[in-house]
Amino acid sequence: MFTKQELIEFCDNARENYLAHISIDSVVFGFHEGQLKVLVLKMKDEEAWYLPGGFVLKNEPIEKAATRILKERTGLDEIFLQQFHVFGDPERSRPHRDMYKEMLPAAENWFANRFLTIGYYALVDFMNAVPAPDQHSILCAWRDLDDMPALELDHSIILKTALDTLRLQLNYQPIGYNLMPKEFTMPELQKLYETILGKKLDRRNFQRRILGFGILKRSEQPRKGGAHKAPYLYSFDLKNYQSALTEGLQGGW
Amino acid sequence: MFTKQELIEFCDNARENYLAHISIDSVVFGFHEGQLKVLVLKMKDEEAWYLPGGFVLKNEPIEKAATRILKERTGLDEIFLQQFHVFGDPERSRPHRDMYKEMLPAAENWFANRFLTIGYYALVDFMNAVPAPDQHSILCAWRDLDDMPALELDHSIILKTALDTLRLQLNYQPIGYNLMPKEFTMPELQKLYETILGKKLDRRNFQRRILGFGILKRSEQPRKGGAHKAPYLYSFDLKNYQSALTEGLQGGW
DNA sequence: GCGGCATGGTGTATTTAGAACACAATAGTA
DNA sequence: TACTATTGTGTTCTAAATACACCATGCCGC
Repeated sequence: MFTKQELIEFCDNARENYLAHISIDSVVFGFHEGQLKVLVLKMKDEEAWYLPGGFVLKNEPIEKAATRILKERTGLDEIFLQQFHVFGDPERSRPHRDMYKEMLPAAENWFANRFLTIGYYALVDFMNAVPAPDQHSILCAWRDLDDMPALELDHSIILKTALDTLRLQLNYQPIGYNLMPKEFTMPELQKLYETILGKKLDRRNFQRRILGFGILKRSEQPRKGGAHKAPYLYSFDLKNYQSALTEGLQGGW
Repeated sequence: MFTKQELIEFCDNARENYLAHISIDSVVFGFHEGQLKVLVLKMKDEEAWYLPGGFVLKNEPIEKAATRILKERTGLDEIFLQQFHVFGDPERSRPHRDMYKEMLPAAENWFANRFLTIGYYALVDFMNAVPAPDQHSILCAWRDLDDMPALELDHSIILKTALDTLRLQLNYQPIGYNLMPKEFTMPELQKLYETILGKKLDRRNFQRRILGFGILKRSEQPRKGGAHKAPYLYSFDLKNYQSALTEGLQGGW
């Protein structure tokens, strides 16, 4: 919660710099220890959780805005970002619109505005991301997908829509480059797919299919040290990966 | 082109009723005589073609806005509408932003604003649509997809993106209910698919696959009158069609 | 140091879906 | 009545997806 003084400053600043009525909210997926993670923020002074979001500068492309916001939240630059839906119900931000209505008249109150939010989902390297809270929040942290807190506004719907889109995307786009470390083993990559899809896949068939895409390079040296048989290490073949991204993998008709 | 007086009236009205910075542009597909058609508008006093579009009322859900705009342009109510992308480059509407800049200072000039546009595509029944021009245009008409005029702003990109999305959608959603008349023959439906995809399909395999979806009902009576063998008439089984829409058709993993 | 066991690599049958293709039925036409 | 264009239906062939089996490796406990 803002004090009145803080609120006035924030609103003045926002009105001057940001596009009215538009916000961006991002579902940031990470992957660690066999768990799909989502980045969430916790508000100051409230038991309220949000997806990371922000506003669009008056002269900024929306992709840039989404990138900038995530850079601030994660420290990461080269992020896989995908716009997936605009949420445009006039009542979707009602709680925010009413929040400060006693404190500041609507004309000056940035939050009293209706906001459409553009949903992006991001796939990021969990190990290199450094979650950083924003101005409104006290905590920015990863949560397991199957242990999410209740989210404010329509953010739970945004998360669900993002996940549905990601699962669909899996069918015709390669995914993993942004979620896996540089080198990884086949079982590790399989675990990522299983986690996103929420179901087990056959080890051998997975391997054949993913290798069939031609987007993986196998290293000479297997990973040593761990117990059991030493698995091969793989990395993505960037050139083929990129062309698979643009051209798609398979497809119906 | 507006006169100054018209412009002032339009801007006053727009500022009062519409959400700033947001517009909606729709790619309306129809199907007739084996041709995929797209609805376009031609401006008054200019050789300039646009996709149908409009603005969002201050308290209106964006889906409603898209529906309202298309109702005005086509007279149709129950339209299949699908949001597919937001176009948010700050320069995308530059020509409009500069158009009236001599006539009215930016603060009062609605067109001087930057606009994000939410892209929708629509599938409509060609025979029942009655194209009607809007306030700015002199003509609203169907054009063959392969005979499109150059479109203003980024509307050609919007059209291309819509078409790509539609083709992708074809793989996991049934399409046709909104584009075909109540009853139709199998070759007619196949022609629709071929036209959207831009390639020939095998008659027999198409039939098997589409019937396999279980979304068609075959009428008792074949179509009479035409030359050659009388084809069966089909109609969509709405119940199954709807569930196929929500649940998807097939899918990879 | 040797067998147990967990893990990872590779191969092979079986089933299913997709592509290619052939033939029969119908209705108008020469 | 033969011919032709069109539609309906079935069959074969091939590729992909699925299911399952076996071998290799490296640590562990004894």
